[in-house]
Amino acid sequence: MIPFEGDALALAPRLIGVTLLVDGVGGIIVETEAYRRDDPASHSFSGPTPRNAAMFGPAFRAYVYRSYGLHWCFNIVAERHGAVLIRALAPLVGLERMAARRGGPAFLCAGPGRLTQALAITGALDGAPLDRPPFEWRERDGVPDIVAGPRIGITKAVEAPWRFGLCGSPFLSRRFPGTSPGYPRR
DNA sequence: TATCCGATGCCCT
DNA sequence: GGGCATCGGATAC
Repeated sequence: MIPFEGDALALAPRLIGVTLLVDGVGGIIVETEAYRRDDPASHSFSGPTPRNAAMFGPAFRAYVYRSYGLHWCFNIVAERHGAVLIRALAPLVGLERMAARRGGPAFLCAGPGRLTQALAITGALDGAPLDRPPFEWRERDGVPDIVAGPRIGITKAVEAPWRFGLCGSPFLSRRFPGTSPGYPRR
């Protein structure tokens, strides 16, 4: 059962603290980004195409696309043709399988490309429903402290503070501006 | 700590 | 043919 709802901007912070498992491997979501339909940085901005078809289908399915030719990125399709990019997890279950897939124990899920590698998410899951295997969800226990800041790696709408993170987590892909330094960048 | 750069595939104009 | 919602290694300081 999927414990969430809403459009991309509501869903992105709502997912922080929720546990995601894929085929029994995963952890606690600590970093997300929201991409809305009318957002120049969103793949859905210019309308439906073969690549972004999942974003124009039912909400709460996967949108998986290839990034820079070699990485996969995993999104949750939200209501109103938006999506939430899952950027980092606090690894919790299946650490050895993640390390084997990653080629080492470091930075298992700190970044969208590393996360899909650790969880074995590929384009084969593009459009897949999230309320059945291999996906499994566990609701968070209360509302965590959440920080927000600009999104990473985009060239349009760079100022919108639609990146969300679990405050103080050492598993973020990068630290948030204005927070204390010391988090691993890579 | 910050910046640069190459690898690499494919979508979209 | 241009442009990426990235990563990891190298370089300079």
